[in-house]
Amino acid sequence: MRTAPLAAKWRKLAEGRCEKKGARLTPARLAAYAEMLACGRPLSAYELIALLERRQERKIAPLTVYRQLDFLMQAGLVHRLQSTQTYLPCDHPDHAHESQFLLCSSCGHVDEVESRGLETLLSEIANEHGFRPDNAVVEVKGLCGSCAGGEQG
Amino acid sequence: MRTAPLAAKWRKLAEGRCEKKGARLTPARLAAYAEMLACGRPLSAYELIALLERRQERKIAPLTVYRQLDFLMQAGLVHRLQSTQTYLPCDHPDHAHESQFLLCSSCGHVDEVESRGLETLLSEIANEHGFRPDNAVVEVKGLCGSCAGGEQG
DNA sequence: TGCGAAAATGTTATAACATATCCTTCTCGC
DNA sequence: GCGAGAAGGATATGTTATAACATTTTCGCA
Repeated sequence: MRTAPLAAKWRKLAEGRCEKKGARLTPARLAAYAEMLACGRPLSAYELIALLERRQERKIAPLTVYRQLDFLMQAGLVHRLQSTQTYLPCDHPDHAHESQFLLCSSCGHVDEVESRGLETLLSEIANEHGFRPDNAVVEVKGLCGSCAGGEQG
Repeated sequence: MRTAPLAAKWRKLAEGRCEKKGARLTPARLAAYAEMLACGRPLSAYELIALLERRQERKIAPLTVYRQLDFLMQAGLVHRLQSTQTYLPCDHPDHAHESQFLLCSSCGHVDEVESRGLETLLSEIANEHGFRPDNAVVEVKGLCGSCAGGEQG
């Protein structure tokens, strides 16, 4: 299967993750992952379909790609951005974690950050309300350094 | 126009908000707001359409309701939950604020909370990354007190 | 009161995102 | 190779959201 270039680092990561879970990293799944990494920005499911169709020179049904995305998310290799309904390869995939995202409204760049302090604070807030948290969506919109640079205010 | 019952408190709030902005609180907009308050849980846009159609005994186009939702969100009377693509009347509408949400996966209840500490921390995190934040989506999934009660772990 | 501008609403169509159902193919242990 | 279960494919449909354009309502103002 024709696949986007994929650095050994990411391939090994994906293989390791899947092996640990007894999950099968098939060529189609790897191809989807490689395409997302090659793109370098969040993709909608339908953008990913288009890229894969171009690369593989054939039609791909939405469901196929949604299944691949689900698989990659289960494996912790991909995140879904709720506020834009797009998907992004995980940028800190060397350990299990919750992530937070900084989304630039201007250039579309997304920075994946990680803050134990924030996770702790969210837990405390939940506890104060008698709520047992499972997972938290944290997505901050604004301007990234490059896009904000030069402006004031 | 036939409208869901609407406590004076909410009506006055909505009128005040709109007056302050020079925005027109039309019967249709008020009807949408009243319907959401009467329902007591987050609604998808299409659920809201169905409720309004039933109440008013006529067809309503999606765009009509989306426009009303946009208006109510601009006015700070309604929030959109990004992670479920639903809409919820604001529960602390007496002042401008960012909100955070606790969504119960079991019963669907949503608790709107407010934490200055969290907002501050998010700003700090953004600053550390040279990011200028505009607004933050914070939605925590888990179990509310009632649904978690009685279980352990 | 009637006119014009701007806001709001209505109509129709379509785009974008996601899942259901059912069937075929592939993989892997035996 | 054979059977069980996972993965993938085909077709259809459900759900969420917007585009383009016409009509109606509101409201200041002469």
